[in-house]
Amino acid sequence: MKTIPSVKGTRDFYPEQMRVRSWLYRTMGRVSTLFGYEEYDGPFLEYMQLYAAKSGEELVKEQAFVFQDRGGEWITLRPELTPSLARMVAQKQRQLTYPLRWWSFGPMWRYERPQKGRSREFFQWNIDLIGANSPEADAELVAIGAVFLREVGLEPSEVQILVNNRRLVDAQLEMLGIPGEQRPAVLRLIDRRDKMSPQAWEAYALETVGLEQTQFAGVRVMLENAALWEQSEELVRLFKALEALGVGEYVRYAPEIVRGLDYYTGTVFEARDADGEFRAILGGGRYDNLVAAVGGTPLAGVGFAMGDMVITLVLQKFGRIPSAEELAPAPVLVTVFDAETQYESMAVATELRAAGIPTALYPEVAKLGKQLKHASRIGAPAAVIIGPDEAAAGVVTIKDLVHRTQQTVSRQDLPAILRTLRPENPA
RNA sequence: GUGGCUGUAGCUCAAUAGGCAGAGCACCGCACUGUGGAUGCGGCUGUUGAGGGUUCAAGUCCCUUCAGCCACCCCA
Repeated sequence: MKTIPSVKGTRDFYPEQMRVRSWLYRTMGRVSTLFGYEEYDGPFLEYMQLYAAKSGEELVKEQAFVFQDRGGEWITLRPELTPSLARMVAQKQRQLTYPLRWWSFGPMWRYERPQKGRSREFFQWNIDLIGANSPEADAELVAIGAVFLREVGLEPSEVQILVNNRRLVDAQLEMLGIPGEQRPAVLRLIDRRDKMSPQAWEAYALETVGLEQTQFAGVRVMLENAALWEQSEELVRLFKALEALGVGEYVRYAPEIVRGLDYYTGTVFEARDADGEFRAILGGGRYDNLVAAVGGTPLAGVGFAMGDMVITLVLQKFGRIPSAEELAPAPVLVTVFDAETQYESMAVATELRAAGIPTALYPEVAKLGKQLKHASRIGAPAAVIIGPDEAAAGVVTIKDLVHRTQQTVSRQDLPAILRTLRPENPA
C-alpha cells in the first residue's frame, strides 16, 4: 500500500458510487422542477464572516475548514448553503422576482469526526422558497420533501416528516413562565429527551437548565400532547394544505422536534426513518431574518436541506437503490477481429453512434473470447462481431449476450435490432 | 475534542502458547488459434497500515502514529 491516502473524511466516487449520487441528483432535480424550482449554485469558498455572523467565529473555526488566503483573508469551505443563498438574494434583492423558488445540489465541508452518516465532505440538496410568508408556503416545502421520499420508493410506514412550530413552542414556554433567555436551553433539553434516561433528563432539566419543578412538568405535558398543534393556527393551516397537496400520510405533528439552528422562526421539520435508526434524513424550516442578517432588507423564507449520506443509508436499508446495472446501462461492444477488419469495426461503431446508440469499441486486436468476456463483464447487452466473413459479405453478426443467441444482419438493420436488446433506461 | 473496536494478497478472511505468511474469490494463461458467465489444469500476487522497541526469532508482545468503524460531543 504505497498510494497516498485520501483526505480523512472524504469519499472516492468510483463509477459504481457515482451512479447512485447521480441518481439522487436526477431525482432531486426532477422533484424540484416538478414544483417549479430553478437550479442555482453559490461558490464553494466564502469569507468566514458570512458564517461567523450567525454562529460565532470560534464555532466556525472549530467546525469548518478555514484557512487564510495569500492576502491574509480568512476563507471557509462552505459548511452549508443557506448563508450563501441569503447573500446572493440580498445582493440582488431588488432585481429578483418573488417568490423565489431555488434549488441546488453540491458539496459542503465540515471539520468533524467522521462517523456513520457523517463525513467531512458531503453533498447536499438545498431547496428554498423565499419571499413568501405563509403556512401554505411552508407546506409546499414539506410536500416537496415528501414527494421526494415517495419518488425514491420510501413508504409512509418507513419514513415520516415530523413537523412542529417554534412560535407554538415559544408560546407554551411563555405560558410556563420561562423567560426568553432561558428558552434556547429548554429547546436543547427537548432535543435531548430521547438520548437520555428519564432520570438523567429530569436532572438535566432541573439542575443544568434550571427549570422549576412546575415548569418541568409543564414541558413534559407539552411533549405528550399530540393534539397541541390544534392550538396553532399556522399548524392547522399547514396540515390542511398538506392534505390538499396529497402528502398527508407522510407527515405528522411532533412536539419534540425543535431543530438545533437558531435562525428558525416558525415551522420546523425533519424527516426520520420510522425505526429511529438513523439521524435526520432532511431538516428545515421557516427563517424570517436571514436575508437581513447578511445585509439585505428583511425577507422571509422557508427551505430544507438533505445530505446524501443518511438518505443513502436509509435507501440501502430498505433496498430501494437501483442496481448498478440499472443505473448505468452499458453500451454495446463492437469487437475487433483482426488488423484488417478493425477499420470495418470502427466504421460500424461510428454508424451506431450516429444512430444514437452508446457504443464501445474494443481498443485493440484480441481473441474473440477475451472480447466477449469483457463485453459481459461491463454488462453490455450485446456484442457485434465483424470477422473476415462478415466483412466480405457486408454484414455483421450480433450476439445477444443475455439470451446467448446470435444472428447475422445487414449493417442498415443493426441499429434497429440493437435497440430492441437494450435494457430500459431507469429514472 | 473524549473513549472503545479493527487494520494481513486486488477483495473477504485464516495463521495453535512468539517458530518458514496461507485459503477462497478475483486476475492471467491453457484445454478452446471465429464466440462470454460453467468446468478442469497451471500461474501471479504481500515492506502483515506506518515507525520504533523487547526477543535467538514478532502478523502475534510493548510504545508511538495514521486510517476506518462505533459511541460521546456537535449537527448548519
